[in-house]
Amino acid sequence: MSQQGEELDGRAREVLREIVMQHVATGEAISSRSLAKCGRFQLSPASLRNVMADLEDLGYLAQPHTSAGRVPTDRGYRFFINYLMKSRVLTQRERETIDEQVSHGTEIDHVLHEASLTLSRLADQVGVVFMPTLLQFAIRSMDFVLVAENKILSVIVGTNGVVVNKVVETRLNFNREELEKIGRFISVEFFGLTLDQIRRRLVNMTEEERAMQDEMLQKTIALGIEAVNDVRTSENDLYVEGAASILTKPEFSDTVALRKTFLALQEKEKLIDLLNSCLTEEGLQILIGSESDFTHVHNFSIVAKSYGSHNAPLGVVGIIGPMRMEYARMAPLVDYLGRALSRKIEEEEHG
Amino acid sequence: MSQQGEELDGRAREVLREIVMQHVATGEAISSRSLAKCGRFQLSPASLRNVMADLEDLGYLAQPHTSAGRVPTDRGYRFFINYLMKSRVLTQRERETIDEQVSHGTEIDHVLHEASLTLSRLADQVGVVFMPTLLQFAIRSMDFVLVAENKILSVIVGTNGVVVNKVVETRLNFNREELEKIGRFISVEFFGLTLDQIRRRLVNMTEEERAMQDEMLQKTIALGIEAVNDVRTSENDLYVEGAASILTKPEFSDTVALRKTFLALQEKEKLIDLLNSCLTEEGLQILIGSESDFTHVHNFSIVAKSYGSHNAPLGVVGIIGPMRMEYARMAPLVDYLGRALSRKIEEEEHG
DNA sequence: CGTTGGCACTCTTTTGGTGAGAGTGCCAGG
DNA sequence: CCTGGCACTCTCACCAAAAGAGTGCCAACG
Repeated sequence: MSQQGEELDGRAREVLREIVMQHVATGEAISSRSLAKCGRFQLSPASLRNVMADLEDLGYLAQPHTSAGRVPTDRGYRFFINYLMKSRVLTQRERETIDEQVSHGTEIDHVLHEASLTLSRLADQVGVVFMPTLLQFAIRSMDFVLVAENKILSVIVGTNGVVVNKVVETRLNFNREELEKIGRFISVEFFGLTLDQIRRRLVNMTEEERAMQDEMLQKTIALGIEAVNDVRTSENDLYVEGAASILTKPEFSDTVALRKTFLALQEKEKLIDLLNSCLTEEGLQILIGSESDFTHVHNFSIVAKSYGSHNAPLGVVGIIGPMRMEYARMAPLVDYLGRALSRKIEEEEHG
Repeated sequence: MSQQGEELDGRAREVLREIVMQHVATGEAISSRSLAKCGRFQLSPASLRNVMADLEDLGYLAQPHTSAGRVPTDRGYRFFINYLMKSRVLTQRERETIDEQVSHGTEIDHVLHEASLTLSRLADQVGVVFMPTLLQFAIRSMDFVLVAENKILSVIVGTNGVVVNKVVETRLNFNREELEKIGRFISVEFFGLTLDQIRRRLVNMTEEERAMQDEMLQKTIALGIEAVNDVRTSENDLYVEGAASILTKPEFSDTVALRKTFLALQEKEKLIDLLNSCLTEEGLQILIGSESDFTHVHNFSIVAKSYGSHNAPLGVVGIIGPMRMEYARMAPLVDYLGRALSRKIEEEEHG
């Protein structure tokens, strides 16, 4: 296959583009007649039929049935996105909505959740925001607050400004001074390490401690291990919002398809796998239908972008929708939101 | 209307009960023949038809069309629930599932969210859990943790064991000792007051402070006001889970009805209004179809119960589903979950 | 040689009609 | 008061016919 997708001459490219655009707009199969009517070609339906037949032979178009118009295939969409699409510029309002929403909150969880809602509304698709386990991120400090007898709130601040907290129950008794001392100790000792590394160190220290018989150290280790255990389990870190938007899409007017789709969106593990694979990628990613296992089975497409600070991606934000979606609008939307989130996070980090 | 619903004689009551039960089980209109076949009546279809015609005249039954069987009306369901229903005893498994889930977590937000999921799964309906603004609840203590320059995490513990935290950004500079002092001051001074009361007191103090020119007090007031402002906005306090369950209900096989229903479930304000009105009620509440504005429009029913500690309700837990639901099973489920949550919360409070 | 009008062909969708089935209401007789 | 019988109504499934949409191919044209 030629590198620039040059196996298509100019006219064929224009026809493919027009078909994709019309199909995205109407949701219906496109006939040679409606192409002729659009006025962009000085050709008769018969001539356009020839071009369309060629495009079908090359695998860019398909016919639902003999006497129907043509519909783009996965390959057709892929070609469109790679070579034909002109991304729409976001409207003032779209940009403002995103900026406003992102700059609004301070707690990252909340901001991300809102982001998925905003994205869903702007795109009129399902919005997803994924934030993988924090175990791989470095901490800046750790504090402990006595909440009740035997109940302690641990507050972990990441170097990227993320704040996580968790209530720890313990048999041991701590007073405020001890807690403060422990927090200071851990913050100094483990600055810059990931939760995972910290846990391992603490476990190692258990051994050493046996010899030393230092009560304070013992308490520190016990509390520390509890605090880093199970932080942010897989339940909390995937927001899927706006599922109702797919109800208005004609491709899901069939109840059976609808049901399957909804159940698929509930299978968070599969989704997490998919989004995880988007995590390391730099730019905007678009996966169409058969291009990944998950989207293949359910005939989705996904437009995704990772966000985070310079050195390390923190998570993925994206849109899930039917293959037939306005990629030219979705792409800049997701891209812009991803950048806005990244900017926000870097501000937190350095500010 | 007679108080005990005695306008119906024994036979009519039995017929109504049987019709409701069969209809709930099958989802179809019930004919005189299928009633005769069930064996509980020693009557011919023709006789049952007479009884059914009477029940229809009284508004307990309705016919979808002339040559169809009968279906219970709102009034029919209401009568069934008030006078005829025998609540099913929960299975061992159901009780275990609820107990386990409720006793599991420590953070109340998380527990409540899980509760809505559990309820949805057990009931195979939409589960809702509502927790209104915390402004009306009393605090036990308040702590502040320095998260970053100009960024402070406030931790508020309610007398009911609820832990809320919020990141506050401020122009003022605080060091750890100051924060601890402020926390201790507020905890002691405002113990048992509601956030709302605290805010008002702090605002009042602003005036007094002008005269005194005490820098520390000034900082305390500024930080305190920030901390109690906007705690738990209306966004976070309603969990609606298991919307996919309605996809399997035959009454929503029509795509249009489905769409309307989903959109209705997204209108959280309306739902919150409704649940708020359930908050003050003591026992289990069941609202059927036309009995409330919201359920009327969308032809829902709702089974709800408030939970909380002895003196004050904290929130509402419930099920939303089609009018045709197994009330005899839903009622004890919701009731049991509500009690379990209340027990949990009281434990936190006293433990 | 690319383009075009014409035409036969295919497949889907709509329409109308018919018959079976389900259920009721009512009546007359037990 | 109960019950069998019967006429009536409404729905649903099925089928056939017709309409509509679109293609493929061919022959003619510039």
